[in-house]
Amino acid sequence: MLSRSYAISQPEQAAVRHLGALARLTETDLRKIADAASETRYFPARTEIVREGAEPAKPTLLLRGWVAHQRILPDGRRQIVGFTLAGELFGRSLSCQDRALTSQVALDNVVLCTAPEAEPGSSLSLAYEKERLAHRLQLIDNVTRLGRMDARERVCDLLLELLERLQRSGEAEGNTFAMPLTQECFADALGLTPVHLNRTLQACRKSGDLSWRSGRVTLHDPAGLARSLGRRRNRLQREDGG
Amino acid sequence: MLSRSYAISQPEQAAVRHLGALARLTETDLRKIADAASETRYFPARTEIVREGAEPAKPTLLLRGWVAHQRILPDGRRQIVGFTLAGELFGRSLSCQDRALTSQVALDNVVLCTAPEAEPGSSLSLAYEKERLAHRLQLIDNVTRLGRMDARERVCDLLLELLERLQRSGEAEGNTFAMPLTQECFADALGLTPVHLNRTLQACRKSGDLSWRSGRVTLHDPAGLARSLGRRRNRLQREDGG
DNA sequence: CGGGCACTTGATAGACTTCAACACCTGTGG
DNA sequence: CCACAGGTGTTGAAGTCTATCAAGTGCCCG
Repeated sequence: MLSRSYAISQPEQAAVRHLGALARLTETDLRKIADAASETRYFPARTEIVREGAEPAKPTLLLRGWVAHQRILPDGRRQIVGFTLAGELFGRSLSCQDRALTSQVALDNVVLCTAPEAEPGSSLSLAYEKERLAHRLQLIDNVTRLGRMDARERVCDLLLELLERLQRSGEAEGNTFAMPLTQECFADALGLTPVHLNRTLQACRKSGDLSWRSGRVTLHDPAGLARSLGRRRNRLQREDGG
Repeated sequence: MLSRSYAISQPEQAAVRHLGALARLTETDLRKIADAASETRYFPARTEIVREGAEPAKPTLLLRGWVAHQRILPDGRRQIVGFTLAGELFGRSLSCQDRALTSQVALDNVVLCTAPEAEPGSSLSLAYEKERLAHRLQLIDNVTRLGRMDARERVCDLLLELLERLQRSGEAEGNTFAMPLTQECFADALGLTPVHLNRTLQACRKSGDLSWRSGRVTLHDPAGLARSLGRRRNRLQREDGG
């Protein structure tokens, strides 16, 4: 439990939950986040927030909505490299980075703010570092997914990842979560055609792995799926039992 | 030109060239590298240096040989997530990381040493940061490769990446470099079957894209290939004209 | 009511995999 | 010196998975 209670209307709620799951935030950290969240920017769905090769985004906290990080090939093929979900960070540039490695696109109506600076050694700084690690882990998972899994496995594996992350931010209800992606976007993240993704989803529904109706996804046996796909438990959550 | 000359026998040569291409190293940096390289460890080919989930490697400088970073799925499928080449770093753990995200395997007979500490703000530290950025870029490239390219494109794209990196470390001769990987390994990095990779390689040879004979690869038109594959020029090299 | 977008379906083509066998090279031991 | 074994690369045939093309449905919104 957090030491302060947050009404559901507070824009930083997801961020506080998410970062709080990674490290035990202090009052100072909470205040910093709330301060940062008082100056928000909005991007409507399908807007490009940062274009690949342009000046990279400053460290940014995503308060609401989903952001996709994508590459476009010369002939128009698109690959979505990863997502940032409400409550998570993106655009933490390395100091020597002068060009964004991917385009960042709002999938939803998106609300974001500048990420608060973290004192070296603070809990917030630890949370940021765990977040960076999580991001690296997601990239590695994505490579194995695309390289060595078939369509059904890719679908389940990515949905599992999304569920885990949304649970960490308190944005899931049990094994169900709101899915703002079109099948086309989801296909571009999985390296599949929309048509084939559609058929694969139907097969998954029929076999009882998942439901996906009206923008809500339910995984019926996340633990079983995770085991069969060889997904390791992530070790990011803080272990202080608080 | 470096201000000191290095005989070819010096084990840190590739590392000095590689890091020196990223930042203008000072005498102090060079000395640190040479000191670190005086205490080496050896791993024969096909040895596991670090196992996934075990204690992660300390920051390590690879002096000779190639290392693969891989994942194994429950049924034995293998995906090679990336490579570390002679002169490059790996295992730079984030402070909160208690388990390695991938297994690290020696592909070659490998020589490595502990990476020297870099003073914050030093050139060496800048080189490390650029290296981290390069690593992230490689992961993103790998995702697009596996997600949206066909077999021929994957082969050419990965070979281009390897050529670029080896040129940075002075380990390539023009557009030719020594390729210690078996086709099986290469296939596991590209998400293909060895059989299909073999046929694809033959097609590439026939179409004049490359030669691959007795462990040496030549790309006949790297610039043209890069253009057609949409590979961006990397902006990592230092720009001080030194 | 009509238009646009996402989703769905069918038929066909193509890419990649699988299985199996064979060739080649290298090192080893008789 | 030859025989042999094991690993790597090569080839063929058949099968599976995924892409492509094209058309149709349903839904939301103006």
